[in-house]
Amino acid sequence: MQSEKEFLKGYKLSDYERPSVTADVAAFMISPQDKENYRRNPENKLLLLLVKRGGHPFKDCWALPGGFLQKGETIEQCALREIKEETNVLPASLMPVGVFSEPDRDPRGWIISNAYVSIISEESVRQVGMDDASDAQWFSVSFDRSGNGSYRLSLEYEDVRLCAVLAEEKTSFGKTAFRISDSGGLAFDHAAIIAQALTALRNEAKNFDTIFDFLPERFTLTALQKVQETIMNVSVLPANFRRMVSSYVEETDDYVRGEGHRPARLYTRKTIKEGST
Amino acid sequence: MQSEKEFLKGYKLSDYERPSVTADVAAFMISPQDKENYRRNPENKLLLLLVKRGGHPFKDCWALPGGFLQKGETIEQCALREIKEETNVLPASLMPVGVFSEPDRDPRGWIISNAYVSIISEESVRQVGMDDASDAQWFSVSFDRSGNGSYRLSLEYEDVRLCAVLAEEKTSFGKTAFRISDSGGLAFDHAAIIAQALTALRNEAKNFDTIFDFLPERFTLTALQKVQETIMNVSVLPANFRRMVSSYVEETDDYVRGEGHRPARLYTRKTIKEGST
DNA sequence: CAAATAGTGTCTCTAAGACAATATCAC
DNA sequence: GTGATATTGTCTTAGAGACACTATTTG
Repeated sequence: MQSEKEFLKGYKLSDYERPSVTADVAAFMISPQDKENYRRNPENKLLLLLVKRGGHPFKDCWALPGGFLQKGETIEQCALREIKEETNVLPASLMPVGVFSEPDRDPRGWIISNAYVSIISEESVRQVGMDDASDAQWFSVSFDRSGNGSYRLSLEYEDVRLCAVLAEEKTSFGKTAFRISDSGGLAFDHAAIIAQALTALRNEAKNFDTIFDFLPERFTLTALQKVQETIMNVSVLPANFRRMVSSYVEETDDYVRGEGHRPARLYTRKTIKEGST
Repeated sequence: MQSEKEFLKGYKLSDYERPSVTADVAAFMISPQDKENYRRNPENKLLLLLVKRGGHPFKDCWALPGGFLQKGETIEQCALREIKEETNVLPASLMPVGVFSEPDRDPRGWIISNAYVSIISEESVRQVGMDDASDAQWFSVSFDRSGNGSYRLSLEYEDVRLCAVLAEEKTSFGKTAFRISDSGGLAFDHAAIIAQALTALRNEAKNFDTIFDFLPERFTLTALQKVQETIMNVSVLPANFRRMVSSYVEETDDYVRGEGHRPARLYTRKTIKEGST
């Protein structure tokens, strides 16, 4: 009879072929656009970080930032590390989106991707600055259904415009996945990963545990509302938004002045959640 | 300048060490218990499939069914294959729960686990029969918070009783993970995987895309309600449950008779979902 | 004052919860 | 009839949506 120690001493994992494992991250940011008018509030845009591939395969195509899982780290640590390498910013949050393991999804061989959504605050990006000549750039995102279970994903950065088309696929538990009809020039199956990530982000933006991460510590309620509206592509009346968010925020005594209209009170996120008996 | 084809010809993935990848599945079933009384409806129990490990490590411990990802299959196919091998039943549904990749989670080496929840209907298990001497058995599940962010997971099958203790850990996006305080004799980190799986299942059971998979094609509304109550551990008044589920089901003309009380109409799941303009 | 946003009060409507009442069967 | 579940109807209540109104600032 063999003991567990003896067994492990003689154990070899290498009999089977193993896949390479990567983490790919859809890092989102919300950025205010230029004001149309001195007293008007700025519009927001949802931005997604893409990286221009320097080598084969898909050379010169844009792709999600990501990289191979290294020994000694978890897949979440890998995802955070990759984002840090590209942006110099540590994301506020990370959420798994799915595992993409179609055997032929990568022409280099057997590589499975763990996809994540990550939220980065505009403030933190502005602090470290952004290299305009870098291979990593923030693309503005639009993602809408174009009828008949078909979706159109558009990504734009300066004069680069990527436009992918995806088909909706129902899976169990009422969830949906996406099949690529036209990759729009995105590398690998990243168009499908982005679609999945956006769907997950929109679902999460409904509840108030997610949207704070786009903003700095202190924010106005209107700014918070615009974040939610930008992500979900729906609008709420300000009065109703304020009522809904009221239990998640705390007043400060400070205001934002000098905007050409009534100053807005700054709020912070309420740390202690109600409902615990 | 190298073309992509030339590049791929000379490309080798084997420079980096790669992890082994497994799929582990928390397969749930709901089974009616013996009636207390000839005219009373049976109580339900939530059951989880566990497998007794035949070899090291964790020899003779109980573990989730699972196995290594094989070349040419997706991780979902791997999960379904493993369940099929243990139960002879193809699950009705499969939902990702998370990726467990702590470097030291498996004493055999670098092995990361993709966890899934799967629902198996009691009917399908009854049809193929169940080998009582098999190494795979259905354990009844209870999972409750024992105050102070601590959870107790109890699994029972005949005279086997596994009792794990877990601590809640908040992650971003308002999600929770679990850290094992006491594995209760379960193999690897499977206590944490089961806790995560149960949390995901309970969350999903709220909406009516999930619970039908526990039942046969035709079912009574009371049976459907009991399924939801068994999973979520809360009760609803029958009148209100019927109203809530009414748009998801369709009447048949058949009834269940001979139960010592008023016959219950059989329903089927409504296939065409409302709300599409 | 004009233009714009900030913020409050309140009516309505809908969906969930509570509860009462009736229907139907096996024994 | 008795004991049990099946099924329907309706009152109440909490929360989201709509809308009207007031408050406050800069140019």
